[in-house]
Amino acid sequence: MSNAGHNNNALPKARLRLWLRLLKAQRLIEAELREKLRIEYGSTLPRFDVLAALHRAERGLKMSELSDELMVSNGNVTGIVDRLVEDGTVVRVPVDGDRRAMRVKLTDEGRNYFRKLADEHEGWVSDLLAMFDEGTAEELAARLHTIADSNTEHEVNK
Amino acid sequence: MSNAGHNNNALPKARLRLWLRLLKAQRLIEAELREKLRIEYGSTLPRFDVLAALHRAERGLKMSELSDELMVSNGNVTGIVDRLVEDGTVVRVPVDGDRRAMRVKLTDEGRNYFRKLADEHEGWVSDLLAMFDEGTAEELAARLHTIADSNTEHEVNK
DNA sequence: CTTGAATATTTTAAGCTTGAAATAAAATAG
DNA sequence: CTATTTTATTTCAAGCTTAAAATATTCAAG
Repeated sequence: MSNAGHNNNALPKARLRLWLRLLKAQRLIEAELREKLRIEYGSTLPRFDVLAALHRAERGLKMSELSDELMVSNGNVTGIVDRLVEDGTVVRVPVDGDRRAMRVKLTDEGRNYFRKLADEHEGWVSDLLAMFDEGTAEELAARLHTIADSNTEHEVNK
Repeated sequence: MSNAGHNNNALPKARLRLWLRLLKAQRLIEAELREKLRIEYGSTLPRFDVLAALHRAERGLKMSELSDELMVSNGNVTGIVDRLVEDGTVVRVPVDGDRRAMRVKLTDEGRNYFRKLADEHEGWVSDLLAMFDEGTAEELAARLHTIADSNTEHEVNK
């Protein structure tokens, strides 16, 4: 090394530690949410995620939009939506002008059901992240956003 | 509201946004790592995680220690270890003094295999988190650590 | 000792997830 | 128009994951 700075192989290790922490935090939170959903509502996280995406999208979402939004495979969404249709919380409606596509929408029942769920969910998350005040939470969120931002090729399928 | 401060229902929402960002970042990174492991090594993330845990533990780990460490269920570890045993990367050895328990250890082959893998893996992670310098990565890791720290009941089974 | 509770692991059934192959329809070229 | 390619979705096989039940062994009283 000819320059004055030290040879920093500590940098990749620090990033690796960050990834491991991120993963651990995610698993912890997910395990708690999964348990509450299961015990208190007999539901699951994947179903909640689909309902949440549909609730954000006023006019419903096509299957492919859903899988993009949730970053899961196409085939995966098919199965989850199948089960939600059985429950009566969502419906598949044909997209006119394109007989290949389906638009998935919340039913009125599904919308009411989800509203209650989402309210509770927000509380659970807030409790799990109770150590962060508003400013800190926003700052961390912004920093994490740069990860998705800098790695733009996030295709799950194909 | 009689006090001077504003009624902060923005706090749970900020925490919820943080959770959604955390989840998105985690999925993005995991998808990238999964693809590299699959294409370049014909392996999977769960297998990598088990090998990594065993590599950190000089004397091997009992099945229950493995599932605690990885925060996954007991039965889950059984299946992954079964497949690693088939590959010849790990072995189950009886724990003497307790005929119920098994200690899982890397084979020499498994250790060599994992060393290559871990090296690459560190590089992949470092690339995905390239937007963070060492100090930032450490600071974020420390903050994320407080999540696990404040939510100590992290039993997966039972 | 023996009985009963606790612990370590595996098995099971159901659901989740992926990547690839199969279908079907739409868009593009010749 | 017709053939080819692309797009939207489903199906499929394999593996992952969970929660609960089943096994097997150890521990703790009595």
